[in-house]
Amino acid sequence: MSTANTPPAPAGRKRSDVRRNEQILLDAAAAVFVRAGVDAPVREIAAESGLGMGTIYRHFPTRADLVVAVFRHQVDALAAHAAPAADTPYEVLRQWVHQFADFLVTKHGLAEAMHSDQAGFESLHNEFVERLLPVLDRLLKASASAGCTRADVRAYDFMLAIGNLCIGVETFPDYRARHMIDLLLAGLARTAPGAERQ
Amino acid sequence: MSTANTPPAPAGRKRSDVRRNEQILLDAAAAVFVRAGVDAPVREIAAESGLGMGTIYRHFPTRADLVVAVFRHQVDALAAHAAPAADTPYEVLRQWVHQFADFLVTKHGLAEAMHSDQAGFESLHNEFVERLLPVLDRLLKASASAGCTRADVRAYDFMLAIGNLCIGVETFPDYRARHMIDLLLAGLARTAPGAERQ
DNA sequence: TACGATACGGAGCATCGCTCCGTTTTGCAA
DNA sequence: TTGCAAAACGGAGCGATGCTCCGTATCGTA
Repeated sequence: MSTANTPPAPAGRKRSDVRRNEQILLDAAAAVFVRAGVDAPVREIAAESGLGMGTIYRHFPTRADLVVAVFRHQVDALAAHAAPAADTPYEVLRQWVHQFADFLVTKHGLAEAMHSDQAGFESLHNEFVERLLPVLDRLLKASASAGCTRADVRAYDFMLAIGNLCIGVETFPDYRARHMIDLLLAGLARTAPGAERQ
Repeated sequence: MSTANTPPAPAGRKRSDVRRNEQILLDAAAAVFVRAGVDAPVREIAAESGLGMGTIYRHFPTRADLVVAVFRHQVDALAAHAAPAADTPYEVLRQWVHQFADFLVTKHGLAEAMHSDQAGFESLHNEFVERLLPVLDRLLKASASAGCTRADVRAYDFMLAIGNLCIGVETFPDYRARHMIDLLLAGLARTAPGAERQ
């Protein structure tokens, strides 16, 4: 639905400057995002790239689209998820979740942006949901089927929760997102038949 | 440290218009926050109140300070927390956490603002930490002492986590923050001596 | 009632995301 | 090689927002 450029006639027919500039923009944006976070002003990316604002917005209709494009490869890697060697489905799930969290935390402001209500940022949210939700859903179901974890947790809720827990790691240095994610994972694990929380 | 107005000479010595306008501003802001969320432009609050921008900023140096002032009463209520009749310390904790979450969710955008990295919004974060952290810490320790919950979770992390989990309830209607908070609480409950997660 | 201290009001500044349109570049065809 | 139309570029400019500044109005006291 989103990218309809690959099917008809591959990227070759685009004007050479277009192709060149797109790469320049992606590189510049990546550099700026590392330096100043994903909230960096578009003007700064324009300056870094040496191109004009108009060019940026012709290539990426919205700032969020640029963010999506820059991180596409890493999202792909998470989505691909060559199932690692782990003992239990729960452990597989746990490792993937931490990879996801690491990804979000590493990119300054990505977690915040993903849940932003700012207009235009739905595309970022959608990208994550479309690409990663199926993977997480599969891992969750596998773990639940194996009896490792509860089956009453929706992948969508869980994914947003993980993302949310990553918010603020940079703003509040004392906040340990990792611990809280582990806590959430612990809550997911099927508890022994204790009496509490019916 | 924050409010040094009550100790020396109570509010009586302020000019009458100052007192009147402060109340007008608080009422107007409260109305606007309900209608348009805590992200509403300051100009809108000025319009609602019939006062000028300058007046707002003289009373509340920053938008965040206005937000803090508007919700002070409700934060006080949470901080007071007349311990309810509940069976276990864990249940007491659980109820308080849900009250806190309800508070955040009810005020449009409050959770987001609380973790915003926007300049000036630290005061909001600080207000929450100063007022509510002691309460939560007490509840956590009580529950842990009673053997209901793990003792290795810091109140600060937990509070930010709860707040974070509330983010997005309005932007993403399908997201069930309540469930995820319950999941976090479940993770807090002392798990039976199973082998997983050493 | 007069006057100094205090508070008010809103135009204005800087910073955003994003648009619009005159100018430049590109690639095909004569 | 050169002409030319389609396509892409660039950056001034728009509207919105948080916040400041200072001339003007108000308050309370002598």
